[in-house]
Amino acid sequence: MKSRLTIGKLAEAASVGVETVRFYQRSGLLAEPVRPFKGYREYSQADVRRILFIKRAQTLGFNLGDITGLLKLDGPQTCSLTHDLTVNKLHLVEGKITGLRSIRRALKQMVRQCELDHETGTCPIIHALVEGPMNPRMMVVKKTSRALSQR
Amino acid sequence: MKSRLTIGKLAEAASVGVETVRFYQRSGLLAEPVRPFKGYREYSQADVRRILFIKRAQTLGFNLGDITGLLKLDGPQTCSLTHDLTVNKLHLVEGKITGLRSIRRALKQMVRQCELDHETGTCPIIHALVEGPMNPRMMVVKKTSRALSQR
DNA sequence: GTAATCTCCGTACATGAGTACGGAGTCAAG
DNA sequence: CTTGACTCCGTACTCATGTACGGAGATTAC
Repeated sequence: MKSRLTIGKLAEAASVGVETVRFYQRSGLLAEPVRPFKGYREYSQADVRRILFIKRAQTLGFNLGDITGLLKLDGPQTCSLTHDLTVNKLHLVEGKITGLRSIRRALKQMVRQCELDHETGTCPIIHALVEGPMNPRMMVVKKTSRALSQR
Repeated sequence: MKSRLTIGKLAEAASVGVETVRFYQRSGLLAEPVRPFKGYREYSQADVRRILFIKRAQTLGFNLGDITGLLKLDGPQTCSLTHDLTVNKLHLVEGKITGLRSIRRALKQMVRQCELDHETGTCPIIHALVEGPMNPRMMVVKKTSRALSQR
């Protein structure tokens, strides 16, 4: 059951536009597929999964450069390189989780406050974020991520 | 010690460019400050914190529209509106955390695999993400977030 | 067999988030 | 009081991430 897909079917299966698939190809996120027939591209289920991965990772705050990096981790390759890249990404992700947790805490507090006490004060979110743990770290993370995506 | 800042000092304190501050003002993320002297803008430490908040939230995957929403939660206002907005944001954040955790799990697995076994197979990340829990949810989240940022 | 649909391609347009430019006024240090 | 840094403003440019367009050929459905 290894279905062969045209670009249109692939796009539909992954809930993106045909143009997006072509764009990902131009950008190197998707390998140029075989074209066994009149120049028409032919895809597999693996390509569907790859696009789903890209879209999902995007909603988590990775840009296409980051995602290129993540995707490079797939497949067999020099282990130490993989290891280093992975550890880097891991730190990035840990940082994001921590940050989101601190936002979540603040939001929950807002909700409770709102439900108990119908006088509202000022928001704990800004404090949670700006003065929370690992405050200066996050600023650098973006740079790091950019630097990583360069190459 | 409530220091008054020029736009340049503010920008420096928040590690952004002067143009970015002006841009945030145009975009309504920062209120138009007082201009007590020859039309020169004058800022406070609160503005520094606000910009730091914006930059931090961005690294966590919120766009400026989302952040406008988050910032609206600050200060006193109609409680039921605040409550609904907050609960919405909370769900968004929960989803992001879940997604990031599943990436983290996969990354950790990569690292272990890499350290133990020097033959590398294929990457668990794509599977973790595409077949992980709440797979279809994330796709919608972005839409929701956009819809929210519209107003 | 013809009309609708799909694919090809390159190029152009759109949107979000800044960044840079350029000329004019202002301020602060030497 | 001049020189260099800072500020003002509007406009234009950049970069990332797609989207849309338009004409030509291929395929599929009726």
